Amino acid sequence: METKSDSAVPTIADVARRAGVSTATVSRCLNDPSKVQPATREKVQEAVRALGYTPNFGARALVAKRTNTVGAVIPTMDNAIFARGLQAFQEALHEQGVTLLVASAQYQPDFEEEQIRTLLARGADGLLLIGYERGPEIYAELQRRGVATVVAWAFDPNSPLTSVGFDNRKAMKALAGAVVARGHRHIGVISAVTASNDRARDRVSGIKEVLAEEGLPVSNLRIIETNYAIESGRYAAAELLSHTPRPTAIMCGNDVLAAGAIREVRRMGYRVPEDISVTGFDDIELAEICEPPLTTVHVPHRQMGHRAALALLQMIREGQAAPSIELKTELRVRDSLGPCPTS
Amino acid sequence: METKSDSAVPTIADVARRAGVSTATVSRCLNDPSKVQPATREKVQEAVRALGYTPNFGARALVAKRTNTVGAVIPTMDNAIFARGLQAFQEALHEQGVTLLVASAQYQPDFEEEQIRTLLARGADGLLLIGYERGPEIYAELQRRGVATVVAWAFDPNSPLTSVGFDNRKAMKALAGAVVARGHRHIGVISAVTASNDRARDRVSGIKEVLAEEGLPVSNLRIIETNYAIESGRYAAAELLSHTPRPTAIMCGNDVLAAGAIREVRRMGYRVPEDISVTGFDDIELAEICEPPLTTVHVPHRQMGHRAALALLQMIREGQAAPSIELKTELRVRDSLGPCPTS
DNA sequence: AAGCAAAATGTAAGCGCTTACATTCGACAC
DNA sequence: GTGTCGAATGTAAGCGCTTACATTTTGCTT
Repeated sequence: METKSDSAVPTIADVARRAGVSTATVSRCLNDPSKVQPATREKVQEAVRALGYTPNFGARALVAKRTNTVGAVIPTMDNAIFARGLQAFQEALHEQGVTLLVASAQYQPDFEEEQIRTLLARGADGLLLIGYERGPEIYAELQRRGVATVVAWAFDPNSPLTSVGFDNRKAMKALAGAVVARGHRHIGVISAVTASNDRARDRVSGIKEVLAEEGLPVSNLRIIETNYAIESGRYAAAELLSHTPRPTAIMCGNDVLAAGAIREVRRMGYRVPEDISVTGFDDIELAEICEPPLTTVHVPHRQMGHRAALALLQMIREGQAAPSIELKTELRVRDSLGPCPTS
Repeated sequence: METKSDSAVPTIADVARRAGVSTATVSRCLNDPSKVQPATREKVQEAVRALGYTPNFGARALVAKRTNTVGAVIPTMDNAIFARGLQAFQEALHEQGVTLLVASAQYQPDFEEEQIRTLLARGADGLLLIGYERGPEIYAELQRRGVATVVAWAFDPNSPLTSVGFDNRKAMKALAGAVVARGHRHIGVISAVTASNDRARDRVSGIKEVLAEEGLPVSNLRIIETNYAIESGRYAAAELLSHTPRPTAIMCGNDVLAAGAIREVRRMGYRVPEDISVTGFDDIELAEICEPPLTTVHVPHRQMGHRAALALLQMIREGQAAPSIELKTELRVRDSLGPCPTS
């Protein structure tokens, strides 16, 4: 024998009844306390507490058209690549009373689309997306719904979309420059799958450009595409080193792959960097505990997350696009990169 | 000059109008197509497509009381500890058409509570929580709302809550046994902060129990609590090694701390494991690329995530608690653990 | 003490959807 | 042709909330 009032989830009407006021007053109390008399406020708050009332989010969103929620769709949660940036993003949002919902798309375009729609249907006021590349229908949909959107982890001044990120190509060019400057001529590349991943593609083309500028044939590059995982880095490294001429440097699309690569290179009996140099990208914590520590591109993850949040909040509030922000990356030269061995 | 029909987000009424049917038919078409004539279905689907209609989630949840959504609140997204398990969890849910929402609580009880409430307000049908320890009000609230809940990453046969996990104490005892068996008598421990973290606490007490069983004084243990980060592992290791008598083994609360510890131990000029042994917990990918590879406790993360999902779905569907599942952990003895140096 | 504007509160209309119930339709038996 | 019945569709009532508007109360001024 359950009575409506004590078993079910309390509604605003229950609170109103208990406090002896109307539902409107309760609502005001919750949304803008300054609009109600302190004495009334007290009564309502007590009722809320006693009942353990939480406003039904769906109902609220239905009428208010504002959810104070933003969504982020990231390619993967499997490793720490996005962790730090997302963390900063969330912190900045939370400070403003906005909740972050995270969904992982597992590097699958279809799945990403599905996740975006899920977030939209849930009424996300804004969206954080990684990289530019996705179908035009999605962008059309976002625009039609007037959902504020920020692209991170990439930067393209020519895109109409607001982005807070860095130029992947430029960043990788700087690193590749450092590798080539040390005399390396045969370079193995372990990249993420470049189909539908503009960041991975930009990084690879950064390397190619450097080679071209140095007058080196692109055939000196051996590229393997694989998914982002330590294990994959190991396999790919083993594969690269089995070819002739053997590369003297292995450049990886991120630190995770590089960590695997270093491990495998050493397991095969080569020294790093005396025999083979290895580089990463991202400069996550992992880079520093590699043996030897990884030469990589430092990405200002926290700053990126923080500024992306501010840009997004601004867009939501003002209802119009904010300017894109280009962040600077930095070379971090550590022991995993050395001069090309003289053969 | 925007017309209602083309600029705004389409509603079920727009679809109904365009298809020349009632909203009820559209709804049926979406929720149970078999209830609708194929010809009608066709018309509706075409209208849906043309309008780019997506049902408003809030409205649907408001009336249907079912969201096909489950939430997971994890302590951190900063490292990969929960990544693999969560991945498997999500995969299993997705297979059944259920969406996963993830929130991070950053190891802060208050924040966790807030995140849980957020998920509840959003109508999550079920919840995945990590570890048992949290305030009783939360549990009361969950019960009152009838939200299916599964606790993972821990296992306690005496708890009324359904859990899918492993016995942290037992697992750590096995590892500590292996350490003690190799002659180590002075052991440094780097643990997560144990306040409001039952898993960390259980692991530490596992170590203590082994010492007690071996008749060794607990004072042989030097314990440092810190947050889960590679850097923290480094600092803690440096601190531990500065004491006399210097521990010959450092047992860490997880692989992330251990990775930092190994790095620091070697940086200080000690050899691992000849001078100092180091152990971890979790057996994430990181463990294998440490130098030397980490001796650790293997946790069946994917299996845990998968079975947690099944248990949760079952609970949601049947409306009653499912039996808890204890998963077995395994010792992974790798090179970071060696015999105690004879001094 | 009366009058009035401002502040506080109440009333009630929907937001977009599902679903119980009512209605219409068509196929079939007679 | 009529009657019957199940299938297909429509009608309309809310779900829990916010908010425009109406009403009451409060605190002043005169």
